[in-house]
Amino acid sequence: MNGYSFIIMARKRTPGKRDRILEAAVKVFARKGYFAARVADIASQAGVADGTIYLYFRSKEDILVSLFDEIMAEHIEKGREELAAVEGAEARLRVIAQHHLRLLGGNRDLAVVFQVEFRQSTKFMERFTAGWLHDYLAVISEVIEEGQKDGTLRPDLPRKLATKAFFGALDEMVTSWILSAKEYDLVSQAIPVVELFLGGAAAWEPESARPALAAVGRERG
Amino acid sequence: MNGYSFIIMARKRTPGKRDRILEAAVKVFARKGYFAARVADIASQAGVADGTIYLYFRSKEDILVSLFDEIMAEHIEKGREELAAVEGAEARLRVIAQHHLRLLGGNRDLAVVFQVEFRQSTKFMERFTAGWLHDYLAVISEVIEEGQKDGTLRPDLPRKLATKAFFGALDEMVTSWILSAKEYDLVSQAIPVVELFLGGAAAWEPESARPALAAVGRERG
Amino acid sequence: MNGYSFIIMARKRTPGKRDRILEAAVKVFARKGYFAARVADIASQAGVADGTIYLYFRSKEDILVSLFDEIMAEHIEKGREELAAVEGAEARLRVIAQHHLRLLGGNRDLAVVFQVEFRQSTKFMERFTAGWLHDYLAVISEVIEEGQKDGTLRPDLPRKLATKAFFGALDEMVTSWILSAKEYDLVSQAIPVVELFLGGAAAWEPESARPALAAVGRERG
Amino acid sequence: MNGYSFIIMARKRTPGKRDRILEAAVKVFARKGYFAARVADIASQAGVADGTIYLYFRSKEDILVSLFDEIMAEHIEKGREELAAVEGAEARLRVIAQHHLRLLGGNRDLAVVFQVEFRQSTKFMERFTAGWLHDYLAVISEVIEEGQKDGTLRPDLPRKLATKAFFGALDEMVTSWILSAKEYDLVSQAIPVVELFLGGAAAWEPESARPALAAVGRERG
DNA sequence: AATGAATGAGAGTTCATTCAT
DNA sequence: AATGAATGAACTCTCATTCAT
Repeated sequence: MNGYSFIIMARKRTPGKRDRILEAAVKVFARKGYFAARVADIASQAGVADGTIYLYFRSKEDILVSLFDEIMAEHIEKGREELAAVEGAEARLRVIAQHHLRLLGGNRDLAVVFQVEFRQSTKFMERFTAGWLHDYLAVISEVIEEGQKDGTLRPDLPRKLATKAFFGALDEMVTSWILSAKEYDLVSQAIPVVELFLGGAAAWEPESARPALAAVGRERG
Repeated sequence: MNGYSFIIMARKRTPGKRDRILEAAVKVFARKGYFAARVADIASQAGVADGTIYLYFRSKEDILVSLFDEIMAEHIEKGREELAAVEGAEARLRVIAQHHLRLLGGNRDLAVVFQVEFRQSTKFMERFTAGWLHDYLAVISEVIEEGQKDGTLRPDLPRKLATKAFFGALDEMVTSWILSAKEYDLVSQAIPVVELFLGGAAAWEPESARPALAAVGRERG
Repeated sequence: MNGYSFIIMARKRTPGKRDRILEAAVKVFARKGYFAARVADIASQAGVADGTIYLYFRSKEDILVSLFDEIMAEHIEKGREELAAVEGAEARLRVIAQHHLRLLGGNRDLAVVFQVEFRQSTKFMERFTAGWLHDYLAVISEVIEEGQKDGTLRPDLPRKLATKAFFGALDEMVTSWILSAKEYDLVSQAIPVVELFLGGAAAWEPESARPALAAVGRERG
Repeated sequence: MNGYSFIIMARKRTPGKRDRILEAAVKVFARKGYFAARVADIASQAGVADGTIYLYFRSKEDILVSLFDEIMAEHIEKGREELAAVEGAEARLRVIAQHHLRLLGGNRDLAVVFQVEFRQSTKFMERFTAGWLHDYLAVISEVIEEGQKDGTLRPDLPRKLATKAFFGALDEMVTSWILSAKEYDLVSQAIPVVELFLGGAAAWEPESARPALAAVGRERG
């Protein structure tokens, strides 16, 4: 035994290696699609050996799910913080829209994974819905409810439907942006989307009453 | 009739077999997902031999694409007919929403294929966008333009954004319905979605002016 | 029943249809190779339906074997006739060489099938050797034996080896011709091949004795 | 040795595994034929998993081609060395013949692959001809030319035709040996083949002049 | 912790052959 | 006799995962 033997110890998990793998996975999934992406592609993009992936993730699917979970956890947490900083439904819807479009508009690969790759099977989708999407919609729904309580939003608004319509509009902005050949700023669509959601598309005759919204049956929402 | 008429014709390609395969594919894709679905599953669901599939389709992918193309072609054609039968942007948006939700709300498997399976890779998505989605959005956009011209819709509405918001709202109704454990009528959401789109979510003070919509930059959308 | 009903009777095997299929098979086998050739290719080249092939042949392999058998039978029969018309080993070897090169040199597709496709597995090769090739070599061997008896050919010639060398030389002329990009007359090589076989390649010193041929062990030959 | 040496190297590609696969392929191709041979047969013969084959070869075809290329490269290289060690066309032709028959006469499976399996389609044949066969014939041709220059071989010999006749004779010795049910020594045929090639088959009258060889037209040769 | 060679299950597709018409 | 739609066995190659080093 020489004096240096104490140096030799089990190497610790290199910090940051897990993140490098996740970053590599975003790139590879976005470019090739989840199914066509090979674990070996991700490994080589991350600069690690194939087997190393399995020291950090249980399976290829686990990479995708972890990716989603970790980004969503951070996104929702930060969103709640930002939300707490402003007052009123209108401002809060604006915060949500901007936050949503900023997250995805800032990284096209990530947006592709979120909009396309993650939705490739009901298996993932169900997990998505049961989990984060439910939380996400709950945040929107709370803001709408708050707006109805303080009189900012119409009391006759079918809340769940409005929540989905708002989310659906944002979601489509992102999908459309991804698939567009043109480069344009996604975040700048946040304000118009909120304004359209709030004010509606109809031309507005001051003297005429706006018709009441139809009641929606016991839908799931 | 000449004397040779008894020379029996060789068996003709069974009519309807192609459709049986497509129907089987909808079921199988919806239940297992496109990638997990095996061609053999579709064959057995359709009651034909594996090889028979390839008499009607070039590949597994061709089944999915044909499925989509054929249903969309019919859907859009019928939609245009219904649209021609009514007047005014409001009524027309209602027709579009009802038509959209009726198509998918009437067949959950088909809806799953359209909302989930068909969007599993940018490859399909691009085909989808470049093709039918573009046509579909064009129909909505024309109706909105028409509404702006006849004064029904706000002239300051960013048309492309509004088109996407409207489509996104409908799309989310369907996705949400698919993933819901509950059974509810999707078509009944058509009217409320249109009313929300037209009237907006904001409570409405007759005496106050509704704020102008923000201009959106040169975006593609 | 009308007066023409007597015309209607089971169609006879169209004469010549079998030959059309064989001709088609030569073309298709030569162009695509036996394994890559599809029965459907042969059928369409022959202008018949796939199933019709099986009225005339038991299997794809049967087509290849029949092709070979029928052409060889005719070739050998004609060869024997021509052989009977001339006298002497030298003349007869010339007849054989010309006959061989004329058969294959006149139809490149046929030559390809004979030189390449038919030899693609020991299964075919064994059939070939056990059958026609054996007969063919026997003819050559007889001519050589005859030449030795009448003093035209060297008595110390190892007969089997010489037979194979003669056949091998002709065979290589054909293979080489097939694979050549250039067009040239194959039959014109008959005379030089025979002369080389008879006279040898060595320069010849009248005063020196030509060395005796080494004895070859009990080979199969 | 430093303290890190215990960090064990990842397993290296087992040396010799590639060769084991090639040896297995020779056996399997020879026994079943190239097309009938399944990759799984080769794998199990080599004692590796199916997938392992594809770590060393791109495809089944690549196995056959590599087999051929590698053996021919070595064969031709060794042949050139042996050739350089002797003087004179006659001795050199003997070296070529012995070398040729020794290579194939020493391994019946290999001979089968070379004589039969490798020639199963014009695709392979063309590769064969364009490549190694061309080189091989060039070696023979050079020896013949040399013999003509130094007066050992007849100056009126059509060189290309003689080259092909010599190769064809050797080739037929091998094919015949493969297909023979009897076991006999192939190499012992080298000397007689060369002697026949040099001296010819005709009986020889000292007083009579040997006839001149006929000229051969512009053949490819 | 890291490696990457090895594994082997799995599936899309082809095509010789059959047989109802 | 002729057709050609239908069959289904067969096979190459891929790639997620394992594990000896």
